[in-house]
Amino acid sequence: MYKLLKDDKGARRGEFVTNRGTVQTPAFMNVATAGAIKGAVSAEDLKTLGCQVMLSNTYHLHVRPGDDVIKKCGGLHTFSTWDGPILTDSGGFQVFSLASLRHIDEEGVTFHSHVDGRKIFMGPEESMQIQSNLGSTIAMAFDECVENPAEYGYAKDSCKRTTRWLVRCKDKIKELNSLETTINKEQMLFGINQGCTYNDLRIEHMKEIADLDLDGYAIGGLAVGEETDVMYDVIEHVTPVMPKGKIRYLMGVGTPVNILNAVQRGIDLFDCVMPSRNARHGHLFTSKGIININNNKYEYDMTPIDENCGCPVCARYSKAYIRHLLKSSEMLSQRLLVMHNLWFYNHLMEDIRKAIDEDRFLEFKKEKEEIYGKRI
RNA sequence: GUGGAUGUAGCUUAGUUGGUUAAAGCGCCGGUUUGUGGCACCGGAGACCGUGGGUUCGAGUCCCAUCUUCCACC
Repeated sequence: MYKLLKDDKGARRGEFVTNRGTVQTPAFMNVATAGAIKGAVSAEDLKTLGCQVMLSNTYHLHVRPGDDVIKKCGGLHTFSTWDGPILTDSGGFQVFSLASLRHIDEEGVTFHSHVDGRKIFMGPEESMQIQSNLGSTIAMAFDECVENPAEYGYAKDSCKRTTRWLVRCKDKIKELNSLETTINKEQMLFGINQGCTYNDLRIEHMKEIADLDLDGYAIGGLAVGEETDVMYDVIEHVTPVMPKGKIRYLMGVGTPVNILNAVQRGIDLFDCVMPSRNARHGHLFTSKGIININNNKYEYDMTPIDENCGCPVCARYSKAYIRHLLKSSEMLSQRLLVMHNLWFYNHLMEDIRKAIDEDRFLEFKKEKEEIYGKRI
């Protein structure tokens, strides 16, 4: 259940209540695709880093180890030891990212496993069954994520199909939640808005799915090839027709600047691989801008990644040492780098919440977006 | 001392019967990364081919000398 606490010129401050605890929004979900944050960051670490929600992936966990394994091991919470809310992505994004390995029809999608090549069929019912087996707190609807730019006709047909799939998802999850053997009988379902870059399709689709009265609504299919301004424009057109009393999730976005702009347009929830993936490649977010710790200029730099950062990495380690670890391919480098960036994102969200609480979000945004987009 | 091998980018090597700006991997430098098929990907700098002569229109490639390193034999 979502409670809107405050609206600061469009930016929303809220609480999202789940059976695994209450999420303060706006929030950033930390991506643990295969049930773990890449870079040797543990569930314990996530608590330290200020993570509120962990995100995992249906497709990946189905392929390996298998959702049956996870169910028999007590569900993803028990399995991973993360006891906070878990959102599972439905596999819809893999319809996009594994495009060369799949075939789509009305029933669903046939993938060739990226692990061993075997055929995997996933439709709305299969995705819901897997997510139910995982026992996540929030299940995402099985949708089709289309690459931009897309033809209007294709975007429209895809949208319609995503709606039909959503109805099937809703029916299936209701059935699964009523079963005695189900791990989380209160599993929630979020619907996903599609429509590529066509605002009329976006609005029409959003209205359609709003009628289904789901636990939350996501905007999907953005940051998949279109210009940033186009993405902002789509968000601006869709949020006014999203239910005010439901949580709003912008899937897969984004940079700190993207997040500031989306919050301003009324988004509550985010996830992105950027802080973790970029960290592993040495690209770090700091209070003064973006740095690449691979750069030669840090060879002798004994200062922390960010002098204004309260993270456990900045409390102890220098840029020179971390750079050395990264250059030497030491595993520790990945851990330290990812921990720093996740802390940055989680605390960016905390700062955003505070700014909204204090009615100064716009000033906060204006000040920060200049700095956070800058490379130093 | 004699005979044989070796010498090409910071490192390890490829360079065809001599033929335009000498190639690759690693390393180095810079960049990319948006519901993770990513210890990935893209780009760049860097070598007067041990040195000195010679043959030739033309030499990393052939010849001579010299030096380096290695091996074998005395």
